[in-house]
Amino acid sequence: MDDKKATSKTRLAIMEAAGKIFAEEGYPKATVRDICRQADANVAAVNYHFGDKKGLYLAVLKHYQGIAFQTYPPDLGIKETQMPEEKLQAFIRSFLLRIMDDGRPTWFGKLLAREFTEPTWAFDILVEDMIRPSFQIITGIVGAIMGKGKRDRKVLLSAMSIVGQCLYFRHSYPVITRLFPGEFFGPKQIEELTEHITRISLHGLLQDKSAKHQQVKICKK
Amino acid sequence: MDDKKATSKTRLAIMEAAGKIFAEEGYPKATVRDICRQADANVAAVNYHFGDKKGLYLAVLKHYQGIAFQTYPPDLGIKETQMPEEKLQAFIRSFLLRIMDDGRPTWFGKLLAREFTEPTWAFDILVEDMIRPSFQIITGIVGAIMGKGKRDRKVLLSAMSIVGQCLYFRHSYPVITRLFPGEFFGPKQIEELTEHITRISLHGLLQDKSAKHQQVKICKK
DNA sequence: AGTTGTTTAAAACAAGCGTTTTAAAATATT
DNA sequence: AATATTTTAAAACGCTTGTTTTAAACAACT
Repeated sequence: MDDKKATSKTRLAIMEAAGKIFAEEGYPKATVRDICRQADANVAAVNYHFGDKKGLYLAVLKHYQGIAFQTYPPDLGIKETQMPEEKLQAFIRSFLLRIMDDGRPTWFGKLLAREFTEPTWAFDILVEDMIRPSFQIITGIVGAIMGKGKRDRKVLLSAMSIVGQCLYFRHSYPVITRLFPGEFFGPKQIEELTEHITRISLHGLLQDKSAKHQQVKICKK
Repeated sequence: MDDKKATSKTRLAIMEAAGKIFAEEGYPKATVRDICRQADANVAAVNYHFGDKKGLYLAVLKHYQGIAFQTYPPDLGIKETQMPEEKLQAFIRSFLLRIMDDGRPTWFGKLLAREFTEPTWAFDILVEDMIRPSFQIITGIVGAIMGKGKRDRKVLLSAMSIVGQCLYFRHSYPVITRLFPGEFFGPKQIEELTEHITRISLHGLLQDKSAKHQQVKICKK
C-alpha cells in the first residue's frame, strides 16, 4: 500500500491536484476531499494510492523536488574554469529560476516557502536533500570570492544574505504586489533580479576580502 | 460582543495563550480548545469575549503589533541630523529587534512571518498598518543614499534586498540551526547582523549612486 | 438585601475532517 | 473464457473542529 506501479491516471491526477492545493492552501488547510474533487477521483483514492495524507504530501514533495533540481541544478551554467564572480551570478540565476519557475513545478516554490516558516515533519528531508547541497555550493563560491574558508563566520553570513535576498522576492510576492501595484518582481524579471542581487552582494563581499581588519568608516567629503 | 472592558483575567489569559499558539501552530492548526486549555478558561470564553476565532486572531494581531511598534518604532534612534548611512544602520537594527525580540511580543515575529508567505484575511491590515510605513522609511533612506527618488526601480530593489536579508534570519531560523548546529544567528547576535547587513548593502548602494551630489565616500581607516 | 448586568461553566450541536469498509468495475493473467 | 488481481466507487465511521445553548456564579449598584 505504498507506491505501486506509480502509473495510474488517477494517481497522477491526484498528485497534480495535490501539489496545486497543498501549495495554495497549506498542508493543514488542504483537504483530501478538495484534492480528490479537483482530480476527479474518489475520496478513498488517496488512502489507496498513498496510504494516508502524509504519504501523499511526501510523494508530491519528492516528485516536484526532483523535477525542480533536474530542470535547474544548483551548478547550472557553472564551469570550473569560471571565475568565482561568474559562478556567483550563475548560482543566483539558477536559484531564482528554481524557486520562481512558472512551469510545472511552480507549486514547489510555494511548498518550499511554507516549509521554511512552518516546518512539517517532512522538513528534515528537504533540508538534507536540497537545502544543504545548495548551501555547500554557495558557501564555496562566496568563500572563494572572499578568500576565506567555506565555514568562516563571515562567509556564512554573506551566503545567507544572498539566499535571503533571492527568497524574499518569492516569499513576499503577495506583499510586494500590494505595496507597489505598478511594479513587478516576478519570474519575468529574473534576469534583472539576478544582476541586481549579484551586484549588490559582490561589492559587499569584496569589501571583506583580503584586508584582515579593514574597518570601513563613513566620512564626509 | 466585540471588545468590552478589555479587562478580564480570562480575556487576557486567552490573548496570551492565543498569541503563543497561533504563532507556534499557525491559524488553521491552532484550535480554540488548545488555547482555552492553556489559558485555564472555558471553551466558550473565546466566542464570548471575541465573537469568534477570527475576532480573537485579529485582536491578538493588533495588540502585539501595537506593542512591537511601541517598543521598536521604525525610526528608533534615527535623528534628522544623521547622515543617511547612519539612518540605514539604525533602521536595520530596529527592524531586526522588532522581528527577533525575545521578550513579550516574541510571537508577533512568528505571526508576521506566517502572514508573509501565507496571507490570511488579516493580511491587508498588516500591510497598511505596519509594512507600508516601514517601507516608506527604508525607501526614503535608500533613495537618499543612492541619490535617486524613493520610487526609483533600483531604490525599490535595494530596499527589498535589505528587508529580505533581515527577514531571512528570522524566517529561516529553523533551517539555519539545522544546517549549522554550532553557529547562532539569533536575537543575541542582532548587533553583529546589523553591522553585517549594513555593510554588505551599503557598498552595493553606493555603487549605483548617481555621480551628481557625492557627499559621502568610503575610506579606509 | 435585591435586582441588574456581566462573566464563567458544562454540555451539546452541526459540520467537516481523515480514514475504513464494502463491494462493484476494470484490468491483467492463465 | 475463466480466474485472479488491481483499481475505483459509495457509504459510513469515529473523531475533532468552531460555535451555541443553557444555566449557574459573580459583580456592581440603588
